[in-house]
Amino acid sequence: MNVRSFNFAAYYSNEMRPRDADKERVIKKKAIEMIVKYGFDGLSMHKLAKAAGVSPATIYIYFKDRDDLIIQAGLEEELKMFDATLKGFDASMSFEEGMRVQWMNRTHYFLENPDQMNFMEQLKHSPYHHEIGTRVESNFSNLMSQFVHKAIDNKELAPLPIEVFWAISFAPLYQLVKFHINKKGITGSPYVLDDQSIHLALSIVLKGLKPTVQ
Amino acid sequence: MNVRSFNFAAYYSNEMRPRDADKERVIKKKAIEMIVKYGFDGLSMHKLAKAAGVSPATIYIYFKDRDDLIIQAGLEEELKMFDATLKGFDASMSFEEGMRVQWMNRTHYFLENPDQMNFMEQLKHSPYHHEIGTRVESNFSNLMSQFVHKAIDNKELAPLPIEVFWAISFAPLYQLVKFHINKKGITGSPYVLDDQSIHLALSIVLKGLKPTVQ
DNA sequence: TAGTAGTAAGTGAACGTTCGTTCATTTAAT
DNA sequence: ATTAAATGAACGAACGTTCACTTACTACTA
Repeated sequence: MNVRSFNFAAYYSNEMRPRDADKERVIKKKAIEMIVKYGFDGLSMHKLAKAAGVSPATIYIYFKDRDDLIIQAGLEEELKMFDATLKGFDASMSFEEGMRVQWMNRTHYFLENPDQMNFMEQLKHSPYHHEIGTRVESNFSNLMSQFVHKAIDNKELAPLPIEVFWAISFAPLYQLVKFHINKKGITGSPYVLDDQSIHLALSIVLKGLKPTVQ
Repeated sequence: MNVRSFNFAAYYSNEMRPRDADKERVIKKKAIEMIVKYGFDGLSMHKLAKAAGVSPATIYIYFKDRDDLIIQAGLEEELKMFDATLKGFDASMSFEEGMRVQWMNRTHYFLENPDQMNFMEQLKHSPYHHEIGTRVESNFSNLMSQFVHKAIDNKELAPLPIEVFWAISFAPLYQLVKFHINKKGITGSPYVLDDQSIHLALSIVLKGLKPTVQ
């Protein structure tokens, strides 16, 4: 019996033992911790079961198989990340204000959830990337498209393909946070990200993106 | 018998059968292909041996163990990448010219070697990252430091920490190439990187980095 | 209210497979 | 003759997954 043959009729007539709501959460969380610490190689179902305090068989009540577990964890984290990113954001904001909100939201979320970020980055660069792909992103990228096109129309932003915009706007932020999480800069020396650097980087990005006055 | 107990005395007196110079190359290459296609999970020594056309035991003549193989492959690719990046580059170049050379070198190398780039990106976001770390980078980052500090002194570049410089200068390029290699942009729609986008992105980055005239 | 039937949650042990690695031996060089 | 390269078979361990079974919860009966 697994998640795909869940008996909804029985569930709604209350004729079954309910699931422990915490178990799925704990399993996903421990899986992420193991992947971050030891890589995808290091995620074994036996070890995960032990870490989560359940039987190996229990994991298969909540997830179809190992791949499903990884993908479900990825989808959930992606959703959480988008939520955090868009807190207080509105596509109708001025370009500069909207950018500032998103930079700060992302920065704080990543710094407070380094395991989650690390996991997502591993996922993004693995063959699982294709599986997760565009299931969640549509809402998000629609909102971003709106925001970008409005900014271009208002001459707050130079006209450019959305991918170029994205790469220039957010890739530097991700890179800085990665330096911080790895505790190492390019030279290999210790690195700690501070607010000043974040603001400096953002202002440089904004300057680059501002349309040239004719 | 493995690489660590290699008999140099016997070797230089020509009393031993020489290694097949191609084998190590083929093993590394196939390993990279497997990792890119199936992730670190998907790299098994049996399958790798079959793919490389050798016995599993042969791999252990050239590499201490699986981790050593992965790390050696990573180190070699890192070296190759730096070589390609610095072709025609000189720390004494003007800032703009130096940046342009590096952008073009990197772009072309990545586009011509997508497997290698993908492998390095997986490595960078895995626990192996720490193992490779700063063994190769010192030459490279010294050169970059020179280049950056000279540019700041010459007022070609706004003063900023080297990590902020790096993040703004090169993270966007990496992101654009990743979109291209994945054949998908942010929206999930097909994406092909063209020269125009590369030049546009570089010019925006350079504009952002230029010091504000007082 | 106490007891029972019915359901799925939850489990530990076991399954067959595949893993990374090694060993005993053969092959191909000098 | 000497050396290491190269191998196929074999090792124990660990893998992902399943099975037979027990536990705990709910609904219903009386």
